[in-house]
Amino acid sequence: MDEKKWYQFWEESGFFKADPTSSKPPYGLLVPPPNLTGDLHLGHAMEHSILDALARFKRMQGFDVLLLPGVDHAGIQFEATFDKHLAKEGLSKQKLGRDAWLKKAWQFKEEIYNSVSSGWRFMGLSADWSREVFTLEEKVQKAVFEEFKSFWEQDLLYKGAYIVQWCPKCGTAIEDIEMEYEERKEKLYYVKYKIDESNGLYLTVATARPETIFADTGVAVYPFHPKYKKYIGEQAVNPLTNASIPIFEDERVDKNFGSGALKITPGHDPLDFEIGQDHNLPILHTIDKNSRMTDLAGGLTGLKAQEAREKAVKILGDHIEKIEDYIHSVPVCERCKTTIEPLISKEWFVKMSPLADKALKHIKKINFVPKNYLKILTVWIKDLHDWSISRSLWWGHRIPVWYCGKCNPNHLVGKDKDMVVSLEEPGKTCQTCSQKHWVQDGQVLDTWFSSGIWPMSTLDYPENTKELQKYYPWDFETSAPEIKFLWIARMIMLGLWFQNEIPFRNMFFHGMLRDLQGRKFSKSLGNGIDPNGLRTQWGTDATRMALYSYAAAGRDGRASRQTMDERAKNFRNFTTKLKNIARFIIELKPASQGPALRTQDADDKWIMDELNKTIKTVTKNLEEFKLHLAAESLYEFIWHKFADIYIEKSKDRRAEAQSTLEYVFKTSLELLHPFMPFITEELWQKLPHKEKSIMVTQWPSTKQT
RNA sequence: GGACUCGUAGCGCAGUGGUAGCGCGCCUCGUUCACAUCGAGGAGGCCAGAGGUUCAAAUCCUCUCGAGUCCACCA
Repeated sequence: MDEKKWYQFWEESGFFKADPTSSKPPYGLLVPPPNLTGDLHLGHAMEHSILDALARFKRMQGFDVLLLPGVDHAGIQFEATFDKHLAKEGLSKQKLGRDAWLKKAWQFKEEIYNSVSSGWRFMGLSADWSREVFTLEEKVQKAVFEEFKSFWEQDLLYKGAYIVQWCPKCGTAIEDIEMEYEERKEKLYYVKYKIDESNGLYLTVATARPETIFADTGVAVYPFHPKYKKYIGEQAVNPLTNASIPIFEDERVDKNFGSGALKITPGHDPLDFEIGQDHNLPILHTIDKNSRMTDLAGGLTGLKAQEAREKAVKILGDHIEKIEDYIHSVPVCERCKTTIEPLISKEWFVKMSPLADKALKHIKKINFVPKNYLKILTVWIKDLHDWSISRSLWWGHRIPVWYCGKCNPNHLVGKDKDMVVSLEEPGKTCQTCSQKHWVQDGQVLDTWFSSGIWPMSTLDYPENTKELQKYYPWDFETSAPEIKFLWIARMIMLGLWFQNEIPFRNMFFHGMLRDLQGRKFSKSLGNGIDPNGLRTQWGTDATRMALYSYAAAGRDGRASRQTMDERAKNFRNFTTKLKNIARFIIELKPASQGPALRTQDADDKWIMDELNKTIKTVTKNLEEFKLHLAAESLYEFIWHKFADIYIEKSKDRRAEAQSTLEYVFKTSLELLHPFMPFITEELWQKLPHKEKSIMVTQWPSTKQT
């Protein structure tokens, strides 16, 4: 069978295209844009198969379907992938510079894109390619600018030096949700801090990071500490720098940990930063953005923080009271697994509480599948902190802010003075110096800042096009649970904020496909399964069916190439079965045909009843996004009822049964088309038909018998 | 420390109140009339365990054990 031929036939016939001017009711499905960091994997194949089945189903039901495809630039992840690729050629960001680097990055993007794009077509995705969007293209740029500008005007944006989670390898701040934790066996050091102007008095703090003591600017103890209460208000001596630092009480210190006293390093720990703010402590830096010691560290300057730890312990010498083994979880970058270094950096933030409040009021309008995700997302949004949106990367939407290089060399944020919010270089002059020395903010926006408005930017927001009016809110969105906060929650908040309406009516979380040990598929483990391999061996239709059997909402699946082969093989056999049924009914047609449909024969009545039941089941299950059940009931009906029983029995009264055979088979193909688009088209075309394609034929309805 | 999900035949999974299912694998038989990429038949599960609700529980509730995921400022 020539799948390519049918795909071309559909595409050239314009069947994939949505028509905003049509009077048909709209049904919009938004393809989650895959990251342009590599070929499509099995999870994508499943996700896209789900979307395509629903799109084809809704089209046949008479909706004006928009299945909108697109790809994501995936800022941090793309840069990591691309930099690795460059390293192989002996190149780097430093060697190339921003412009040359960006040029090469676009070429690299194009290569990956081609593979993704052809992968989609191979799988039979019936998307409206004329509306395809890339998150860095001009149209999205305008939407992102509008988003940024609105936030600015609504006073929801601020820039400042705050403690952030810094990935030294990626060279950028990341968000809490972009980190994961690794359990490590380290040491817990109990360090004595002398009390100033006293003889031999001291208090002890416990720390896992003695190298940060250089930047300690205070010691906090929990309220009413039996031993240390008396020192409150005194000064302690920083054991590494000899600086005097205040001792004070704070309820955030855990009574049951260590000695009950906590060294405060506002420059290198989020909690310490908070406590430091409340007690007006100065902020010092002893570790820089490359994870090396600053000159605050005296003789240890320039050392990697990790190496500095042991040396610091040596210098501390007698100040170390005891050392314990200590197992704790250390934050690492989700992308590159580098240990995160909390430090102070100037970043942009969005105030989220007004957005969160609005989202919480309306989130119940979204039908989450499975239902428990409503609670999961609600809880997360309730407890939301401000969104750090700037990334020190090159691949992304440049922050649309220009500073006067002359009056505002430190890129400070004011209002309409020596800075301007603008996509292009401002034409006007600086209000302070009346000259033009505009310099753009060097950072780019978090990837999710653009994908968060994906439901709108794909429909030409901020222009109020007929597309935006017709297809927003989307009817169906799907995703892996992995990015429920990063992406789904953001789309909900941003959609409500800017469009005053939920972004999608149905939110379907599919499960994650994992290997047989339950591990995620990853390049480093080499446990991935190439959907193309399955497709080539068993055919696209069979591969899709195998994937639908894993498509129960919210259920993870375990798979290996072998288990996928087992399932796909079954459906390849099913494809063969369909071909043989067609041969029997069409090619080996009796010379004379009996009466038209619905004789009074008991067998005919039985199969028609069974068909009606199947129509009901399949339709209902598709409406409820239970694709695995819909596919299963069709398989059961066609193979074990229609073929095994009805066709067998029909051989005794072939001519009389012919009409029923044709009718049941044709209807079955139509029901099966959303799942197995290619073989159903191929066989349907051989049966008597009116419409040009099974794709545009009407979805079967039950018939009276 | 919180929240959530799962534990069903050798393996991969469905079934969420009414006699235990699917695929692969396994066993027996069968190539003449669509199909051996097949057909007919079969073996294999006290649905993790214990208790409870109910006329009725794999399905609802409680607890225990086991597997996993997510969230949290573990100094």
